[in-house]
Amino acid sequence: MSATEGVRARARREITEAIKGEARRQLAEEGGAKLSLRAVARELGMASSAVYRYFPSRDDLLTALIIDAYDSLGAAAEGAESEVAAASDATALSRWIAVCEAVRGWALTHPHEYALIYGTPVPGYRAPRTTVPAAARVGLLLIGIARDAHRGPAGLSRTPLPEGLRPEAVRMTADLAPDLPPEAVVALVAAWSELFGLIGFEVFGQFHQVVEDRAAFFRHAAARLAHEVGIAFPGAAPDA
Amino acid sequence: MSATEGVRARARREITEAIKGEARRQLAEEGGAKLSLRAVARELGMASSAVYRYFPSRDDLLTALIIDAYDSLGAAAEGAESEVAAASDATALSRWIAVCEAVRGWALTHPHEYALIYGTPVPGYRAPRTTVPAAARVGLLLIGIARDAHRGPAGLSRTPLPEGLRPEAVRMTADLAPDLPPEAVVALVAAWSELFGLIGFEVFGQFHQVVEDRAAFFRHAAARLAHEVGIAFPGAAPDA
DNA sequence: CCCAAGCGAGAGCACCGCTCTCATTTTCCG
DNA sequence: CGGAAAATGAGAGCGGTGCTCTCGCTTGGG
Repeated sequence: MSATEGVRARARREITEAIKGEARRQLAEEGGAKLSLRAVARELGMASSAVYRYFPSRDDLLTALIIDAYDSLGAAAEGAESEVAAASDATALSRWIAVCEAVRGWALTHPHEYALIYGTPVPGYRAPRTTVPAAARVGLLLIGIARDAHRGPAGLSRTPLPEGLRPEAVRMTADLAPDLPPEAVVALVAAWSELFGLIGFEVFGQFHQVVEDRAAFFRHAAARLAHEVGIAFPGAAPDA
Repeated sequence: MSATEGVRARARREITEAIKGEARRQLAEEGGAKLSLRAVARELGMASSAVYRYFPSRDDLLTALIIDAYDSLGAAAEGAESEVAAASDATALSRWIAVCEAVRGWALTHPHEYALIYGTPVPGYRAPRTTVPAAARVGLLLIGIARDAHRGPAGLSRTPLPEGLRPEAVRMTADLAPDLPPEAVVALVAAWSELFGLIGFEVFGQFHQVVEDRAAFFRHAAARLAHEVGIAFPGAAPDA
């Protein structure tokens, strides 16, 4: 463990990163389905077999890109949230909407990477344990905002739960946010998945010739999701 | 144009159907990404080149399967709706939930076909005009239920629209359901996409270790979506 | 210093989508 | 009815893919 950390170790990190970089480039151009290990190697001027020293298979390369994408999305969301939170007039609602719009913005900017993480799972079924922390970042952000709103004067969701859902709601609450009321946790998880329904439909073109002013539509829908969770500021309209 | 419609025309229809059937089989086993024209041909005992007489390319085969999937889903939803609607105690809410649960049930039964139509678009970007009518069936069903609720005594969504969204809301209303209030149309489109957010997260495993009693959770979420659209029956709880 | 481990390159396997040619069969029309 | 035209199937072949294996070269640790 010398100061240089070894010439080879350094080279390995750099080449690994170069492969991912080139793969990301091809991903952005053609989409995950067309990503070719050989093409990446060709572009990097190395034999295709050499790439296998760094990624055991094409799917492992994809998995690495998936983790990076989750992290990139998470960072974008967290950055937007903390920026809004720093403002003096920050509210739980404004922070919620900031996160939603950051996720949407990232998805529209990186559609193929979005497809990789929230579209069809690439092979049969794959979600290596390693992706879990990165994947959870957006969800945790939303939970945090709900928690702050819950601590505030306005409280949270009031929609009562049906009897049949109560045990599950209690279980989910214990797992995700023990300090929140079960009604809010259920609403939060629903809003979380619904958020990606809105974004997915936009990214995958389902809103084509249905919704035109998608930014305004999304902002409204995001505000309504916040309202569903019970995030609102005392006595004001649901939108900005 | 004899009574038999020609031996060849009949054979063509049958072989086309056989190819789609075998392709659907492989789709269910391995997913759309791995669907191989050669494998289909091999399984059917014909030369791979012969398949091209029926489908000009692999993507065209996929497109045919996509249209069939949309139709299969649409039929399932319509069947469930009309069955519930025939009951004497049918309400707009019960019909709404029936459609939502039918879509969910179909998606869970046909995950790969669901992925084909609501997951990542398979090639670069593809949505031939021919898929539009089939794709619209579920949306039209939901609009129809909202319309009936609107005609009923309870009315529909009351959430006011922000100023910025009003022009778009009016435009959407003119396109989709001129007889409904714009507030309801906006809520309807949002609920439509959010519905597929819920289902997509479940089918693609995002609820893994988050939601366990997914049927109960979904039923509740679907009821809340109905409530958001303004579909409810006079003076009752939001759930069944 | 020397040997094991890491690494790159090349050849090769089996598969893929797709094209082209050629023989056979069915259909249509004079 | 018979011959031209169209539809169909088989086979070979092209360029591409993921992946494996072997062979030399380089690097690093004992």
